[in-house]
Amino acid sequence: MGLPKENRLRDWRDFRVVYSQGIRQQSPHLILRALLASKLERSLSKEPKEPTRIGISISQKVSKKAVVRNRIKRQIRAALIELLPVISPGWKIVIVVRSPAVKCKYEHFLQELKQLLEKARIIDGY
RNA sequence: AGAGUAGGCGAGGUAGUUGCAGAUUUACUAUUACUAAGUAAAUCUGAGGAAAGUCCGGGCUCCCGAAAGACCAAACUUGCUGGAUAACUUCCAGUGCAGGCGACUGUGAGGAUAGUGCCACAGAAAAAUACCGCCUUUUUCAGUGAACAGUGAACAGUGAGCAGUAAACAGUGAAGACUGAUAACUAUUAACUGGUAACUGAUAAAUGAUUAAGGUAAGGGUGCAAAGGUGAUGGUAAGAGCUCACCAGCAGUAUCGAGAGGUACUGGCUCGGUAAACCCCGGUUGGGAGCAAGGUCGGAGGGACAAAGGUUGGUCUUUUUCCUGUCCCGUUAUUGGUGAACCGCAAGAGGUGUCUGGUAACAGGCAUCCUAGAUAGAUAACUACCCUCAAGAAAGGUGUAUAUUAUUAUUGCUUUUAUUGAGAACAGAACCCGGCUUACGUUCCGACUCUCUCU
RNA sequence: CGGGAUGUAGCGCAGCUUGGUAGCGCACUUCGUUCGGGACGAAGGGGUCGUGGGUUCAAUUCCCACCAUUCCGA
Repeated sequence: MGLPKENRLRDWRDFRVVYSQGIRQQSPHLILRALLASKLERSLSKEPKEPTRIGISISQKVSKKAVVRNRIKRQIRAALIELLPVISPGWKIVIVVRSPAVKCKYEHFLQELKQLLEKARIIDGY
């Protein structure tokens, strides 16, 4: 399952901005970086239509095998699709995978992502 | 049946749902309009044998202005022969060597007589030396003392005589036998002959130690390795391929082979190992960067003259339509954009089938097919059926052994039926090909070798 | 995509160039010293030299392949 196109973070410039200016939350297996990027644009245009865009970063240190890395990415993406309806718009999010995550299963990712997003107050209703 | 050797096929299939990427078509959005863009729908397509490691070789692109050549340098795991290939550290066929009973496997296979270096410890010595030993000559010393002469035990030979035994023969007896007698045999001995040990006399050589000069490489506990090896009642003062036989190596000749090499004969006897130590020889090679190359892309283009300069690690030669230089002609662009765009980018040393040539690698002909193209980076999840495997169960078939005993139980193999479980291992294209290397679960397919059993 | 470096005792490092004995510091064990501990002194143990092949009489060292870690450039 892939993320819808509008919810993907694809440009390396966005990644750089998120890394340098965004907030940061950690958990044993994942790191969350997020930035409410559209503040300026919203104040100017007053149309907060830009959707939240999410990117996943996983380095070769986690595993040298591309198959393993791709599987983790797919699992995280599937978890994000479940969480997408409750995530508030306008964010740029980068999820970094840490090396112990090789042994995790889908349910772990889902639970951990939920906790991280709550901590960062990105999920609606908190 | 068991144990092996080398190799091949394949990497579950079909259908459906959801999701993602690309291509084509249609519709819509937006726009003055086009291009480009976005959204939706339909159809089609969507990882591998290694896509991996990035260890080689190429294609492709740009830079060093281009092209050709000579010499030198540099680099190269380039190094038996022949062939294949666009090329190769690849492949095929062979040769030698090594391993295996064999099928078969491995092979970094030029030169150690061009030179330099190294060979620890041990050992006399690690590449041509001489410590010991052996031999010759020589200086000095020591004690023993052969031949020869004499004496001469012992021993050997001849052996009168004496003694013992005794055949033929003679006599007696019926006969066994007895008596007599000699040849012969046995023992012993005088004597004679030879002459040993020993003793006496006398002096050289040899012997031992030692001094000096040589000869020798047979032997010496070492060592991975010791000067070709083994044998010789050949040879020598002692020895030595000094000589002979066999074996190994080298050289030459003949012959077979396309060649590496094979075989046979002859010859003189023959200087360790290490070149994955430096090196020598032969061979090959413009250098660099790499699709993040590079292009669209920009100030374009044309002509004439000059012959000074500019080239690949260096020097040099030749050619030039390149650049720089001088002059002339002449074209124009300007909404923005040098990246978050597009092209490169998927028809290729392509795949499949078949025929021909070749032992083979491979080459050629014909037919047919088009089959991923992303860029924070797509292939995943689920369902159904089939197929395969595994497990235990039921029923049937069949073989063997054991127990019991008269056809029963246990057990092996196999078939069918339904049930349950699993379908995995290594692993994901990033410009493209050819190789190499490494990783890899199960099953299947034939080929070959050895051992055992039966016919 | 290209180019390097490293791997040796529990830890940090020598040794490899020029092949033959694996060593240093801390840590560990035992003994001494001290009322006891630390420090100090003495003695001792501990090594598939990353893995697998090859060259060599002999490999931590030379050559090749692989594995892991790590750095640099675009």
